Amino acid sequence: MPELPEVETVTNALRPHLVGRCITTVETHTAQLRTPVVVHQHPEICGATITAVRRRAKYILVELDRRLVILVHLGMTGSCRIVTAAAPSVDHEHIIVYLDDGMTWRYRDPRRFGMFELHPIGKEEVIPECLAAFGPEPLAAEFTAEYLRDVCRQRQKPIKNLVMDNACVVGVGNIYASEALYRARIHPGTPAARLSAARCDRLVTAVRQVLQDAIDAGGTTISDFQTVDGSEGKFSRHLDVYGRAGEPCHACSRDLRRVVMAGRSTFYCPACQRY
DNA sequence: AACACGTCCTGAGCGC
DNA sequence: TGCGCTCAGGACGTGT
Repeated sequence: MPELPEVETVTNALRPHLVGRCITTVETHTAQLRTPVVVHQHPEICGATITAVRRRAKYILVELDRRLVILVHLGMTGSCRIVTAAAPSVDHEHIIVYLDDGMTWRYRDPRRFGMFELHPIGKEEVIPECLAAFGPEPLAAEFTAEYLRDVCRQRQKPIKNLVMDNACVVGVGNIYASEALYRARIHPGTPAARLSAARCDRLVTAVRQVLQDAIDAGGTTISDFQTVDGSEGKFSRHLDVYGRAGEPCHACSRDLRRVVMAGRSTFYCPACQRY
């Protein structure tokens, strides 16, 4: 169940298990996730030491010495766990990375929408080239109302679809797009170019707040993640609108609505959120 | 059976 | 007619 807050949580949970470890072997049980799985075909990965574990957008970057990085995306159903090398495999466990302390890092993904790739990093760069075109991190200082207003200019598509576009801002998925627009009291179908400066300001604030709240709430998944059985635990979301069609708005008690926009479920309050 | 929290690809539509 | 761009919709396995 990966959204930016959970990718952040997984990244932070993996870090102490991986940094400083040396990779001994990599075993793969599928040839194809969203992209072909070829990580085991790179002999230079064996013996490499993990130097850092970071997040960019919804990607987990596991950096190795030798200017290599493992790029992991959880897609819709991807998950990671750290268990001993002797632990039995479970269904849809596609990749097992053996570490020099007797533990393993395992990637599981029933729908196989995720990815697990090995990339070189150029001399000048800190991240792989394929991530360079992304927009700013929503929690970084560059994501301002002025920036969003600028991106919105001349764009006719609904603001909900624009904030979900990684070229505009990364990490805002289908759930948090609806939640942020509700908090900002903006109708999800509003053409982006029609947003005033004041509404852009409200939206930027709402995106930051809802993601930060979710990261804070996601803290509980860290301990569950670290358990040997890798159980998901209960990541309780504090959702105002997502999945609540027909239920009353927390602010005005009107029935919330569901519509489909760009093929995705979208939830909003017809009274609180205006064009 | 409908629907699922992500991303890439395709093709339609439009302005020049 | 075509180029470049924007945008919506489908596709991608499996699970509930």
